[in-house]
Amino acid sequence: MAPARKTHKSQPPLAPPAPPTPTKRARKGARPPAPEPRPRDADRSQGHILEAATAEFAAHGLGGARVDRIAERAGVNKRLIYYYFGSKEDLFLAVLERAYESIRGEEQRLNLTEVEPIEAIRRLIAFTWNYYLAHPEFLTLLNSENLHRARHLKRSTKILTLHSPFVQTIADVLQRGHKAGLFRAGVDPVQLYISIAGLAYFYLGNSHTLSTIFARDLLATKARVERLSHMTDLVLGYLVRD
Amino acid sequence: MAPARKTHKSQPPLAPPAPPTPTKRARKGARPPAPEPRPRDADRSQGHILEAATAEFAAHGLGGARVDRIAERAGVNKRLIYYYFGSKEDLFLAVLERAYESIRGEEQRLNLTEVEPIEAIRRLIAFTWNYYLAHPEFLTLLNSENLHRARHLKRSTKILTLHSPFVQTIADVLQRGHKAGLFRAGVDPVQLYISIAGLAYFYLGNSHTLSTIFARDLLATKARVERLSHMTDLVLGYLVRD
Amino acid sequence: MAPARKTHKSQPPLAPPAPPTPTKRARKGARPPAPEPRPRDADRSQGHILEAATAEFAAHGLGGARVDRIAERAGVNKRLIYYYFGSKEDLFLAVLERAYESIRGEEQRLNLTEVEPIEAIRRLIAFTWNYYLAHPEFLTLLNSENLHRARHLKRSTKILTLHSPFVQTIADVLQRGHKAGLFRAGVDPVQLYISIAGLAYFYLGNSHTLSTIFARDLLATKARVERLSHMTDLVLGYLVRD
Amino acid sequence: MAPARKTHKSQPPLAPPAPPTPTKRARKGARPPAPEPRPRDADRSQGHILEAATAEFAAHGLGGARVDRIAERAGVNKRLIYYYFGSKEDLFLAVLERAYESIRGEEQRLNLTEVEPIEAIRRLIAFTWNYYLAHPEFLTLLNSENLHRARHLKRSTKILTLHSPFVQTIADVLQRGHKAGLFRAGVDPVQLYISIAGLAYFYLGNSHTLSTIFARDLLATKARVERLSHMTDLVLGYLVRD
DNA sequence: TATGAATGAGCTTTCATTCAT
DNA sequence: CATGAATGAAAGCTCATTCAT
Repeated sequence: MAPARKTHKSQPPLAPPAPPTPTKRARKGARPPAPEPRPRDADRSQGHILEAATAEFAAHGLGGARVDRIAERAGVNKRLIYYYFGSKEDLFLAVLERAYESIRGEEQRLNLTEVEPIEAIRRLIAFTWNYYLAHPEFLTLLNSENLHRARHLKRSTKILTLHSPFVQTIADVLQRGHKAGLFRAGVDPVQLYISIAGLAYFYLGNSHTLSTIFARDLLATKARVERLSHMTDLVLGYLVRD
Repeated sequence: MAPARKTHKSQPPLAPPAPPTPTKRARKGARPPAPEPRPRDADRSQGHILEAATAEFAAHGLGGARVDRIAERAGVNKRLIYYYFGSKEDLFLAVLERAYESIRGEEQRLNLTEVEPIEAIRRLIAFTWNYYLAHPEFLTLLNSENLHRARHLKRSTKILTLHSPFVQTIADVLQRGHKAGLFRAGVDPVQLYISIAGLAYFYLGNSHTLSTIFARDLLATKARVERLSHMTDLVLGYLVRD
Repeated sequence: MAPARKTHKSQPPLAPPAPPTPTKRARKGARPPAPEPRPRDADRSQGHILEAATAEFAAHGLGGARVDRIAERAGVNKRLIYYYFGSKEDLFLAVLERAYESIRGEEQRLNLTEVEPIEAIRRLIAFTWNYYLAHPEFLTLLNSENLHRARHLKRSTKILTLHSPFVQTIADVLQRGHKAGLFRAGVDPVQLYISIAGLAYFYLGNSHTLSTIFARDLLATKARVERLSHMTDLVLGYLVRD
Repeated sequence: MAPARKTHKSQPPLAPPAPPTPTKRARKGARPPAPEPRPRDADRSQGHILEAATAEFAAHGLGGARVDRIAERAGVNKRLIYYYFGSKEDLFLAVLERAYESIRGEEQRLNLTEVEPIEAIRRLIAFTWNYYLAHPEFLTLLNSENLHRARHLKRSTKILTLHSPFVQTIADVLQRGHKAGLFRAGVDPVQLYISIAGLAYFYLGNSHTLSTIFARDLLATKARVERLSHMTDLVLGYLVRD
């Protein structure tokens, strides 16, 4: 009734984002007489909005993002965005939460607790690197949120429950490594994760300015390979006791 | 006539703009012996504007920054900003350049080439960490500029000349360290610098979101001390050959 | 097919709208013995809507009222309001008519024709005062309608039939009073009623501004008692011949 | 610099609104070479805005008023309204204050303290009646403000100082009348003024609905004359002791 | 009878920028 | 060197109303 500030009920958290149900265009082939993708599909509309909003916020930041453009990209009426998300800021939070859910979800599927410690660290570094490469929007979203001093995230409830198992996983790897006489003692999992993320984040997130000031294309294939290798050396060089 | 319409492209900031073609008031007859035109008010105003703009851009990003607020903070008329800097974007570039000049300038004063290699690396890490701590605006400015894909910086000429000696300095340290049998071989100075910066940058620049998701105050005194120590261990653990 | 498109002109409120031509669901085959279609929910819904609308229009005026809020307060779907009343403006008229019916109805129950003239006038004044006190929404509704130059009321048919007996009653009282040598001659019942109403209406309807500009709480108990007494003195002082 | 919420410095309070200086159109005849009505006249713009806003608020209420229309009527850019008045609500307050200043100013010029008591009361009644007749917008503005529970007026500082001398004047008349053995004792000036105002206010402010429900044109010349006479009889009939 | 989804038009407000002196 | 007045374009958001079931 009242313009619902409802929680967007779409995706089950942590579950991989349901592959977008094939669009009209996608199965234009032999269409059964079926009731067909109703334009009045709340979940679908919300999904489109989130998708479009993610792109827009990533490209322009919170301040620079335009609700008009989001509506256009999502193929919905602008009003609908407010109907479902209440305000631009609330939409931004929804986008953030979805982004975190996505990365933490994929990380969980790395099964770090089930592989040998050194390999686990390698995997984590490589995954982080590749995820940032494949999802540059994630970096920009975080930047925006930090510019706003985590104002939105602080209102989120689901964000905490998302991270404590993740930290637990890393702690487990470190402990196993230490017990096996491989890793140095007393490494804080949060500290280590921040380092791994930072090594990738700064390089990729600031590649434009860095490439400019150092007059060198940091995103060239060779440079990328070297960077991953450098990061791995750095972290393992620190972690592994010989 | 308003002060000669600028090209809207960047003009050397800080250098006084070419004196506007004499105004009506200025050319009424023969000019008197000149009462020593209020000395250097121009420079003062420009300084205030840059100061205020830095704060504003850092606090709100390029898109969120308000020319009105900059004028207010600087204590000058809004029109003056346009008089000196041409446009909001040009002002942003001026701010960026000043920020880079500042950090690179201080770095130069570390005299890294004159101290023993390991100590030089320690100093560089500590300096980077402390500079970012003391100048959080620097991080935000870089984020903004990267959001805009270094659009402004790419137009800058002075930026390149600022960085090549800096890279040279690090290369020199690494080489001396290697020759002394201390450091591993084949370390790329740019790669290493990016790692050092990244370790500090991500932690500090994203402290709001990180503190939120990990439910832990990353800026507490103890946490800060630990971080610097962790960073140093990490880098030297990698660099130093035993 | 949506429920037959209404003319958008007023329809008798409270009377159930002509049952919409049977819907798809309704005509699937032979209708079963009819499970006694939820008895009079329609009336209940309409009542709730009118109630809610009265409060909303009174609180915010016609322009400031929100159909959303009315639906929420009434606990019905917004669409239902349109189903029953056609438009916001038609709903407003329905509210107005109900309000007039209410006050005129209560007045009628005063039995002014059956009491002694002076007492009748006293009763009318006291009733008017108390009714306005108990029904502040009535005042606001009238204000709104006058702002709109009685645009809605002019379309109403039932409004005239409501008032002519009322005027008749007052005329009767005045005549009896005059015949009894109590009241002055030639008093216009409409004129007198407007005066009585005006004395109460202005005081109560404008109590907020009046209390503010005269720095005095006009709604305090004592003030209210004094006002009623003052009004009575005023009217009888004028009416009664000694 | 910052969008000034400055006090609108235009009219000297209580002085009659300076007759709008003839517009360009008005004297298109023989125009002297003069410096001409500069379009950049802050006071003039503010005056136009207030004028236009008064009309718009009176016609549509606060909620129904459109800033767009005000700008159009005032012949200024919409943005200028915000530049000078900050917000629609602040503009509304400015309009209200001006309206009160106007009526209280004219009342003061009645010199009620200098005429014989009965004549003073007659004058006050006639003035009130005629002012409301000539300024129907005043009634509507008050209605609007009461709908909003005097929210704006309560923020006003100048409103109190405007009314205390006015009450003083009426008190003086009543006292003189009583001392002269003309008026009854113990009449509260505020109470009396509210009655006088109410008698006129309700009749004129609600003339649309009243004319409709009583099927009679209350604004016809004859009706108006009768009303003023009725009001005077009513008040003096109460006040005067014989 | 009833409802959730959706929208076009328009609202107040903001902003970078320019005009005139 | 400096400024108050002014603006066009667009932003976020709201609203009465309609669609589809």
